[in-house]
Amino acid sequence: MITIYDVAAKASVSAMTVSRVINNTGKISEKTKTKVMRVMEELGYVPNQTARSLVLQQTKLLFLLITDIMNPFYTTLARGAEDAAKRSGYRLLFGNSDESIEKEADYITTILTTRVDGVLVAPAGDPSLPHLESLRKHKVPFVLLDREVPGIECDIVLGDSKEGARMLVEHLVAHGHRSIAMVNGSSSISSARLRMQGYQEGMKLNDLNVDNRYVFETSFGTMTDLSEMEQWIGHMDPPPTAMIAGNNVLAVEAMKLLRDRGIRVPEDMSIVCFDDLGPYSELDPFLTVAAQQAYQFGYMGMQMLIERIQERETTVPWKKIVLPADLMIRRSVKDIRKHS
Amino acid sequence: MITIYDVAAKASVSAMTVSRVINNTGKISEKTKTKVMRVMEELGYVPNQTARSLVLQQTKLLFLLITDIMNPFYTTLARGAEDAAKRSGYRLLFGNSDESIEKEADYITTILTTRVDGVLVAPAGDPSLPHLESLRKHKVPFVLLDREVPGIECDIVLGDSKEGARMLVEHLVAHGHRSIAMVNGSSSISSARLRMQGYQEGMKLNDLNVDNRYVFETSFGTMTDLSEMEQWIGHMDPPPTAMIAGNNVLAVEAMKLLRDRGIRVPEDMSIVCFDDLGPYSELDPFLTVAAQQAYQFGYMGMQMLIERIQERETTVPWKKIVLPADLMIRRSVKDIRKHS
DNA sequence: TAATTTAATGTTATCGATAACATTATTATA
DNA sequence: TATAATAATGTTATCGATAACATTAAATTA
Repeated sequence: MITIYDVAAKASVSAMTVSRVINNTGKISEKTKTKVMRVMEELGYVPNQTARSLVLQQTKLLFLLITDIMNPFYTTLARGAEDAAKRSGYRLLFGNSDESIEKEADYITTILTTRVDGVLVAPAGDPSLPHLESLRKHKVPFVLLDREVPGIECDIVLGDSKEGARMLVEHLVAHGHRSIAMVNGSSSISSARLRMQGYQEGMKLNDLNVDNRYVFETSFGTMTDLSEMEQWIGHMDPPPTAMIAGNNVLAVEAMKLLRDRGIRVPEDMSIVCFDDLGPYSELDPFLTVAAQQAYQFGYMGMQMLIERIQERETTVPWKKIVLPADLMIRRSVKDIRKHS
Repeated sequence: MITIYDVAAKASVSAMTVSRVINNTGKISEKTKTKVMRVMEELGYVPNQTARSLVLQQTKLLFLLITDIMNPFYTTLARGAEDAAKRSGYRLLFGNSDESIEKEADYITTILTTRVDGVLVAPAGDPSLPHLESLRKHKVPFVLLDREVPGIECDIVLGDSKEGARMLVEHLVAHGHRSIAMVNGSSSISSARLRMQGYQEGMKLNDLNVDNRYVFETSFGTMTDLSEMEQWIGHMDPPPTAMIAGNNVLAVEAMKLLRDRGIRVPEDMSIVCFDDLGPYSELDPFLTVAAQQAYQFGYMGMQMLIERIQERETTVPWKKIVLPADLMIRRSVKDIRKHS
C-alpha cells in the first residue's frame, strides 16, 4: 500500500510537507506543491482515513439506524439523510434493526467500536432506552427520528402523530363512517401510542365510541407473521366500514388479508393510513394517507446531528422538530353518506 | 475516552494483557482475566476499532454500493447482503449512487480512503469501468451485482436477463399479443442490453417484427424525468396491446403515465416487467413480473466477496453466478386470444 | 550589509491498539 | 534441589497520519 512516506520519499520532502499539501494547510511553495501533487498522482496515493481518524479523533463517519429498510418511509428518509450528510462532507454508515431490540443492540456495539462521530436513530421502541443511555455515556451525539423514548432527553425529529390520526378519523367521519377500526404497531413505540390517542380522541370528538374489538396491535415491520391479524380481521362482527392503519406496511398487509377474504377496497372497506407508499402510491387502491415528510425527517435530523457535533457549547438546549402530516386524499375511502 | 491503557492501569497489568483478554489470545491466568474483565465492565471500556484497524490492516468493514435505494429489488438485495455480512462478523457500509456515474465516483473515493476490506457493487453502467479499475489497482476485492462491465474480469452475480425477457415475450404472445412495446433502461447497462436482446429474440422466434417506434430507452432509476417517456407513450400509433418494462420502476411509471391518459391496465394495455415489487406486489394491477431473487443476489454476492477476502490464493478463477428469473403470473396481462 | 521578519520545510511525539520479542513466575522433570 | 520446560506477563516497535514545536531559507527592513 502506498503511504504518505512513499510519496514523501519520491518527492524528496518530509511526510509533513505532503500532509500539508493534502490538507492545504500551512505554507508551501508552489513548486513543491506541484511536485508533491504530481508524485501523488503518479503513485496513485490515497490517504489512509483510518490513520487520520486515529490522530484526529474523528472519523467523519455518521451512522443512520433505521427499523425497516423495506419501508419507503425509511428509504426516503435515508435519501434525505444521505444528501444532508454529503453536503457537510460526512460519510454515512447504515444499519437496519428490523424493529428488533436485539439487532439494535448489535448495531449499538458496532457504533461504539467504530467511533462514528454521530448517530441518527429511529429507535425500535421504549426498550431502546439502555442503548441510548449507552450512546450518551460514551458521548456519541445522537438525534432520534420518528419516535420518542421516555427517559432520555435529546434532539429529535417527530411527526405529528396524534393530530395526523385525528385528521384521518375526521376524513372518514366526513364520508359517513362511524364504525372505524384501527390496526396499529406496538404500544411500546411512542408514535404508535400517539396515533392510538389521536384515533381515540378523534372518535370521542365525533361522539363515536371506541370498541376494543376494533383495535388490534401488532408490529410495524415488513415480513411479520400475519396469522393473528388475519384472525382479527375475520372476527370483527359486525365488520367496521373503515379501517385506519398505523403505518403504510400495515395498510398494505391488511389489504392483502381483506382481499384474501373477498373484501374489496374501497367498495366493502375503506382504508387510510399513516405514511405514504413512495413510488407505489400510484398503485390501486390509491391509498388515502396521512403522508409524513419522510425526506425531511432524514434531512433535518441529519442537519441537527451535524450542528450538534460541531457545537462547542454543550449548553445549547435540546431541539425538537415536529413535522405535520399531510392528508393525501386518493381513492381508498368510500363515501357512504346518505345524500339528501 | 477510556483506552486500553486506562483499563491496564486500573487492573495493574500491561496493555498487552488487556489486549489478550479482549481477543482471547495467548495464555492468561483465570485470575487476571476475571480482574481485567471486571475493570473493563466498570469503566465501560469499548475497544477503538480505528486503532485496531490501523495495526491489523483490516477494518472488518464491507461496502455495498447500490444504484437505487428506493427500488425494492435493491433494498431486498441489501437485506440479503446484510445478513450474510453479519454471519461472518463483518459490518456493512452502504451507499446509493442513484444510477449516476458521478455519485458513484464519490463513493469510490470514500471506499478507497475508508480502507474497507471489500466491496459489493451494482455498477451504474459500462462507464463504471475506471472505477472498478481503480478498486483493482488498490487491491480492494469486489464483487459485481446485477450488471457486467466490459473490460473487467471479476466475481459476479447476475440474473438471466436475456432468458427472462424472452419468457416475458412468450407469456404475452401466449395471451394473443403480437404488438409488444419495450421501455428499457440505458443501453450502457449490461442487464438492459440483454433484456433488449431477449425481447428481440423472443419477438423473432414468434415471427413478430420489432418496430423501433415501440422501443424506448430511458433510466432505470426512481425520480427520473418522465416527460420524454410521456411523449413516447402518447405517440405510438397504433398503440401496442402490451408493454414490457425493463424493470419494476419503469413499469410503475409507465402505468402512471398510461393512467393519466385514461388507458387502463390490463383492460386497454397489458404490462409485464423485470423485478418484483417487494411488499407492493399486492397492489392492483397485480403486475405479472419476471421476479429476480433479489435477496439471493445480496446474500450470494456477499458470500463470494467474503470468500475472496479470506482467500490466500490469488489464483482461484473468477466466479460467475447466474440466477434464473421466475415468472410470477398475476393480473396485468389481458388474454386477447380469439377463443375457438 | 546586518538584523529581523516571515516563509518554507523538517523532527519528534502522539493517537490506541497489537505483533514480535523479552522477561519473569511457576511447574515439571531429572 | 537444580534445571529445564512452560505459563504468564511485560516492553518495544509499529501501523499512517497530523499537531506542535524546531529549524532553515528567503525576503524585508533598518
